[in-house]
Amino acid sequence: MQKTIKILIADDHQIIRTGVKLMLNSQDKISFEIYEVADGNQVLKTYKTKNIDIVLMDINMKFVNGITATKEVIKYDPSAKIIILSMNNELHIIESAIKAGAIGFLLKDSGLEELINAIKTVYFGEQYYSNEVSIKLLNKKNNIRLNHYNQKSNDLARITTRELEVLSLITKEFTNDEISKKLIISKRTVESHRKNIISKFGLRNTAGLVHYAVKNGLVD
Amino acid sequence: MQKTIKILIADDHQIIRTGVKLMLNSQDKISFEIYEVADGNQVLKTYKTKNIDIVLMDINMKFVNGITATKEVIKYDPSAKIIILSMNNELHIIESAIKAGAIGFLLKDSGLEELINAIKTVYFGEQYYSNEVSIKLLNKKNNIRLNHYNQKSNDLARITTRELEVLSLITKEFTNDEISKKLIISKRTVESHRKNIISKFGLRNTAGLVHYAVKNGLVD
DNA sequence: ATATTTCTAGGTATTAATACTTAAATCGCA
DNA sequence: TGCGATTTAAGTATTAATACCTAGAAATAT
Repeated sequence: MQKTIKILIADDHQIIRTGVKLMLNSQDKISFEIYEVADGNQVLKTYKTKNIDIVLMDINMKFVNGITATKEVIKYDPSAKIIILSMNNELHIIESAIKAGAIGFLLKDSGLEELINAIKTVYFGEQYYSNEVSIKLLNKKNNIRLNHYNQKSNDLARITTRELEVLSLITKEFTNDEISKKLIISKRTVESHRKNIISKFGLRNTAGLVHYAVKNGLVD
Repeated sequence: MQKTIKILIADDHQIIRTGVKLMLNSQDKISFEIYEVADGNQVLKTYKTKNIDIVLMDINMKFVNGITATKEVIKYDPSAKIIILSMNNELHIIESAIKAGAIGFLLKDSGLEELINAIKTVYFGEQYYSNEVSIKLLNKKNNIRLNHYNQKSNDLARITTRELEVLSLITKEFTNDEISKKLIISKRTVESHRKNIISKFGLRNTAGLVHYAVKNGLVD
């Protein structure tokens, strides 16, 4: 008997869910049993109850994003096979996803073949990254080797939890003063955080910061 | 003999193009001849040479966006049938699309049935808006009727060409002073524009403005 | 156990943005 | 041709953000 792979598609765009589903069913070598959820907050529940083999996860979902959902699933099952299906090829996102426990990463430009390839690969516990992603990761490694004496420039592009918290409030139109009251810290601390985030992404001001943050899925 | 509908899918995500293609081919009542382009700058050329019946157009594309591409096609063929396939349900985008000449508007949550429905409807020159869109437009009309004496609050959500120009530079991290030099106008004028945009979208500050602008596809 | 990162926060000064008002020149449509 | 919308711009004041700096406490990692 043929093996059936249980796939969970987590994406808030129905058109993508349907598209991916049809892509999977369009080839007859593997048979799939497909489940869908529209938000990250439903991923873990479905993963548990349906005994999912592979999760295809979008990054930008309305309530709980793909990175958070990935962390949740990995916490429950460290051997879970999660492939990120991202519209975004920023190194930062890729790193976050991998750190969260994702085993594969596909970009918007991936086609049917690559999707099937990725599924086959991760099914057996191997990693799969689409070409562009591999190149980015490779470049990063080379840079680290080249700039070993001056590693800062690379590591800077990692935002901390607290910084993300501040960033999120900035995009929600709160001022430093308001944020300080919300987080019960000094206004100067908030200023520090804002300054540090701006500088670690190589930006000039808050306008650029918000633009970068939205474009790279750091905030909703 | 069965009629074949020539469809052009304009979207920079291959996964969506493939998905939509499979969605269309998955039903056998209508036969489709499907063409794909990955950016708005290729739409008009393909429309002309392939004699396209219906364009399925994404809003956010890398170089030339869907609104601009729509305008180009409509200029060439005012009876062109363009359906916007948007990830975004902001009234502002919907209005721009309709103003540009789009005859249909589908949201991210549209499924296969609705897609087919929309195609059938616009093929015969009728308009098709997904439910959510219709409701938004209806609400807007009612508001206009209700607030006829005070129409400003509604019309405010329309950004002007110059304002968009300023907005774009703001998201690119330029200060009012730098923008004024670029556009060869007074810094005070730029301040006016910035202030007006913020107020017409009901926002508080530049951070919120940039967030809104990116989220609603006003800027790249 | 110690090194590193993260979170915290202050001083001092400058620059940028915002709030409120007013208004003229120009453009586009009816 | 005239009305409405857009683009332009300034006065005055206040608030917010940014640019430098330094640095201790707390949490994490090695």
